[in-house]
Amino acid sequence: MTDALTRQPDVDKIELGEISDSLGFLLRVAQIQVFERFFDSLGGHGLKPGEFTVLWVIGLNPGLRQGAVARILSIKPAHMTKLTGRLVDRGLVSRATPADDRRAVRLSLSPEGQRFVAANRTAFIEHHHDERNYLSPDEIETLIGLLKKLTGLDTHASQS
Amino acid sequence: MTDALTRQPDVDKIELGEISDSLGFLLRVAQIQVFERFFDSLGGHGLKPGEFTVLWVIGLNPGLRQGAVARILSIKPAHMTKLTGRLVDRGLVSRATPADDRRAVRLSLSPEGQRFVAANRTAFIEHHHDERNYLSPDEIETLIGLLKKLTGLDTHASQS
DNA sequence: TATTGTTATACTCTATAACTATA
DNA sequence: TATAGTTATAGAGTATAACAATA
Repeated sequence: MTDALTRQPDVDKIELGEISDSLGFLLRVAQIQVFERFFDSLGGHGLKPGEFTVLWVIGLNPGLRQGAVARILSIKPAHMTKLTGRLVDRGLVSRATPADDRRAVRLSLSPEGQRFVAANRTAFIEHHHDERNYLSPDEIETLIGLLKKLTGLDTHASQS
Repeated sequence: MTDALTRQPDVDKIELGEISDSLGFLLRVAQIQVFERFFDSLGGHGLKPGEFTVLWVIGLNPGLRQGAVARILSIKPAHMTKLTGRLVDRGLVSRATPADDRRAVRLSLSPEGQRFVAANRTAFIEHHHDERNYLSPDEIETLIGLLKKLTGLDTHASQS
């Protein structure tokens, strides 16, 4: 990392053209960067963003069905089974079979899971506040608002 | 898909809380949705968004080093080798070893690759214009501008 | 018959380390 | 010694399909 300009001139000369106006491309790059910072703060615990998100949703909705978690987080059922298994193995989540529908699996946080979520809440929710942040607080607010609108999550939130 | 409200009541009752203000979470959901639409329009060709992005960058920067493409797109070198191999196998990309540095691999589009990119340019760049779009053109412009700023890509663009 | 979740398979992508051939 | 790519391995995540248990 001596001098990027003389060592890797190609990178700075790359022409991206219209692709840098592509929503898909920008979302991909932004997500990679934001997740990178997330790993720096939470990564020591060996938990992936997706796994923490599942913990979070379960924490807010104790006893939620596994399939419901999978649907709202766009996780495939087959993968959800493995992901849940990992969280159970780590002692963060517990499974239960309800009497009214014994096909279902209801998930809730173990005491350790609750402690974990509480302890890392700030790192997860506000991991966009750091030195590499090019946006002002107002701009971040606007960005978050637009993303919620884009994804339709503002509708979800306002009706709950 | 008979009646979501009576069939899957859980989904609409799920409490997301502060997580819906998390930039990382919103970026993840937004990316999944946007890529889903991309697949609908381009998916028939069996090409992944990442692969098309590589084609696009190579098309705009013929003879670019494989490592440079990997760096700017945050693709790991090991994976880049396989990804390039796939594109070469499909006849879309050609590799060349420059005489001045025989360790390097320079990439360019084959005639077929050029045709492919040209034919699917619109679907890729503007795949956010469809019926599921909750944002106005102005809002999309703002969103794209903020994402470029967030990722630092506006700096890249303005200096090229 | 339809639904919930699991198992199995295959492939994409990430993460690392060891390796080659060049420089 | 360092760099550009490759190979190999392991795990995460996606995509499907087949399956068991239950409704």
